[in-house]
Amino acid sequence: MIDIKLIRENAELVKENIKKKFQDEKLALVDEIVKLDAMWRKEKKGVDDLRSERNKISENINRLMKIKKKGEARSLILKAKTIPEKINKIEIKVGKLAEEIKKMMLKIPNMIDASVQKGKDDSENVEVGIVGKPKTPSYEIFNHAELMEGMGLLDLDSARKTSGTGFYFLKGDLARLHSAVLSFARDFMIEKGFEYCVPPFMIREDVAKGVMSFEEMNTMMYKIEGEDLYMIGTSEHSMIGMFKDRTLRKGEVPQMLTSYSPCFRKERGAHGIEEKGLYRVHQFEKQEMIVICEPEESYDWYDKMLKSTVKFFKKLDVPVRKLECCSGDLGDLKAKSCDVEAWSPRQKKYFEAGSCSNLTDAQARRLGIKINGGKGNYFAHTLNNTVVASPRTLIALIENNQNRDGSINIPKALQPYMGGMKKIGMKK
RNA sequence: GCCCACAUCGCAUAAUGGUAUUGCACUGGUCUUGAAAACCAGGCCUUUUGGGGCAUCCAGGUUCGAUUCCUGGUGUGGGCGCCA
Repeated sequence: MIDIKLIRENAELVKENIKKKFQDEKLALVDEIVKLDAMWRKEKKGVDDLRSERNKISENINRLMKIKKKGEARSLILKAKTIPEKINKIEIKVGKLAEEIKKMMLKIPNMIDASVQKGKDDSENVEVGIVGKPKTPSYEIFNHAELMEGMGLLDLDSARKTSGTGFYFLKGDLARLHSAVLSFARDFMIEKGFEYCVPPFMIREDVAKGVMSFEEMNTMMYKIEGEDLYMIGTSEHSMIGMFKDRTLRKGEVPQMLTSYSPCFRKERGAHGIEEKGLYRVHQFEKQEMIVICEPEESYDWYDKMLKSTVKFFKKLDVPVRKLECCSGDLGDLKAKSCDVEAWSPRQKKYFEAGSCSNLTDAQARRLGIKINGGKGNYFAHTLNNTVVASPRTLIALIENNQNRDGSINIPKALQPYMGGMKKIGMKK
């Protein structure tokens, strides 16, 4: 959500931002908000004036009662009796207007950063750097799912039986590798000074609405039947929610937290859920990082966070590229975002492995996350970034570290988490 | 699942129908070479910048007026039950 004052003072700027995102259908919303907002302010003034009048009379009644002039008080009470009804009438109007305005405001996208490239959709995202050398071995790289099923380390058939497509059983060394990746990611972030957290894996609706856009909620979130609870799509949801309605003191920012959680996603409307394998699944596990900071520091944090993930993948011997989201592909709450993509030597292209975003004050406004300033409080900025998500990262490991015989080299960094093991399996 | 109690600015606390008190902390400002002390200020909305309104967990109700009374909900603590 953006500041309504921005629309009052500079509606054109907000419209330009909407155009950059190719959401022209929302332009009319801005005009509508301007109109309703003017009406709301006028009505609110009316109600406030009535209240003011009532309060003054009430105070007089109080004074008269104290000096026992009951007769005079009684006549004032009669006079005051007529006011609440008038207040009520206008109040209903004011409430309705405010609600309508808020509903519309939630649809207005966050102001994107000046550095974000204008573009219509993901085909226009911008490559901003490659780290590591993408390998293309002369021998055939096996598909991760077939290879692992062949080794008895992955069971998709049974998972289809218990839970359906998009689920999996990881087994033996592959399951262990999955845990190793996450454990290494956890320690990697702790070393960088982040505080490790394990958050609730379910959240209430008000929190969900605060951290994500309506669209996301619809396409991503599983709801628990009969309860006010949703399964989280990422620990970012509960971790940012943790700060709901909190005013942080200067000494409490920046908040640098790294969290582990399973992530649940419906992936409604997404391609590839039918694709065999671990790429797009309904349930995965992720080590995440979030930062809540002073507004003027959020882009520094954005850079730092992005660097962390890139460095992490370097330690896994997986080449990556950074792909900046263009304006049209950017989520409505995000001011800037960059995907970290891992190299696939089999498909000879990069695939999404993580995503770093600066949401500026969009989530903070929805949730009421503020910083205590000297004169008035102000909204904090929130950021989130993937350290690593598994099993998707396992695909990268299986492909990039695959030997001619189908065995997988375990990166040095992960070996301590695998009981010193240096290699996984041989193809049968 | 049942019963009881409680919910006031970061912490603590007062007002029991008369317009939210006090202390500590924190932040900003004044003063200062600098700091401490002292003093002033502190949330949200609106404003013609004088003000005005709102805010005691949430939503309603009674009232001229609700922190206080009533109804419903949420949360927290404790007791019982259930499960491990």
